[in-house]
Amino acid sequence: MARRNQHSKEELRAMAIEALADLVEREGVDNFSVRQIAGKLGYTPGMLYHLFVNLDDLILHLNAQTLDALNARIDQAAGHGDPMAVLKAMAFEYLRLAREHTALWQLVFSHRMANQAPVPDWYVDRTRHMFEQVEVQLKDWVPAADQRQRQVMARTLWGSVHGICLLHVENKLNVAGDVAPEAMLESLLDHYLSSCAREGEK
Amino acid sequence: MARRNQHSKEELRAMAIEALADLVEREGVDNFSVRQIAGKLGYTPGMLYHLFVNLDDLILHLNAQTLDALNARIDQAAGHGDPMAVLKAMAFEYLRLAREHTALWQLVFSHRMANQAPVPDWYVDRTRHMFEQVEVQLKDWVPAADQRQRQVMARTLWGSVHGICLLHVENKLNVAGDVAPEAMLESLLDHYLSSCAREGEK
DNA sequence: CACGGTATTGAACACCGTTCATTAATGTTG
DNA sequence: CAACATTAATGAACGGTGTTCAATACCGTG
Repeated sequence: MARRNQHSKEELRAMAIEALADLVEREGVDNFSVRQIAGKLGYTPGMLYHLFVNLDDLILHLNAQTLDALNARIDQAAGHGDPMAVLKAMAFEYLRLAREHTALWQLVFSHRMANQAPVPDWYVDRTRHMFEQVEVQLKDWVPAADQRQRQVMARTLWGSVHGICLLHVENKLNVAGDVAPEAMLESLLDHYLSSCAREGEK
Repeated sequence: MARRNQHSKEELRAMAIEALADLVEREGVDNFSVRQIAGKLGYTPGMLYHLFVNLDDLILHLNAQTLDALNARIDQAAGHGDPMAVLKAMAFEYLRLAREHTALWQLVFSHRMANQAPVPDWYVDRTRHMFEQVEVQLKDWVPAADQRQRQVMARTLWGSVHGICLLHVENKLNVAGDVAPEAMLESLLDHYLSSCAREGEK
């Protein structure tokens, strides 16, 4: 009962991540198990522990993949246009992924490390990337602001964008007449950024 | 082994909610179980199912209690001052609860109904209350805006406040130099609200 | 005191993540 | 080609989970 397949360890890792992604997208954020993942691959549960240190580790790898997709979209949006247009495009890409791959997106932001194991660097790097891209745009938008101020603005803005997308995705907004999340992102960026710019001028 | 205590069903329900609250605050959002809750009360697990339809139901009741505390603070903040000051006070109260009772606050916003059982009305009412209080303030702040616009603004603003508090509480902000969440809330409200007011004037 | 009603039990069920000695297939050597 | 060493994979076990439900032990009433 050994070496039934000719897959390399790296191939198997990729297959396991893909199996988990499939499962999550099909059945929802909290409806998967080690046994189901292994089953999809045609293996027994224990085998997965030769590929990943535990389930958290596997989830982390899938989340990294999702963050890569998110960053790719954001980088693409950064391409051209004035900062306002670029930041809007970025926010809309953020929302688009949250919409089109809701469960994967939720997994990224809802997953908490079970043990208090520290989040690995290669994971933190991917989340930092987003904030940096926002800061780059703010450098153009409010040239008068110093780095510290831009840091506050970038976090404020992106925390806000995140909150809006989150409430939408979790259906926590359908109290008393729903509002399209696009309208909310538009409102946020228009008003927040225009006021920041005005302050920078004076 | 029956009727060992003289507690009414309603008393027992309150005790169970309190036991869960204790457990969550002490051990974290995802570190409790039916058996632990029952143990704290000196009962067996099965007994809890005569008080609540299931664990989700119990959690929902605790969350309602937390939302009541949140609403009480927000109502108190609504007392006096100009809308800008009141909204800032509200946002800071939101953050304060998130800080002081992090686990309870997380439980409110991280809990997803296991079965797709609909969220009961008495729960939705409590979340609506918050948005309504924000809208009331906006009525004073941007009198020119119609109800629809205020609805968008209230959701945009409160979704943003929520996002900022969330990222803080989940420690997702300590990438590259941390920023105090107070500064972020201040930045958000100052800029977003001042721009909204300006647009209302013209 | 006996009875009926009910509050509570405790065992069972089907799952969960994780560990690890054992097994079976491979690659290597004599 | 046979014997051995290596390693991929197993499968059983452990201690946990939420939930159900027949049986039970207690209580107030008649």
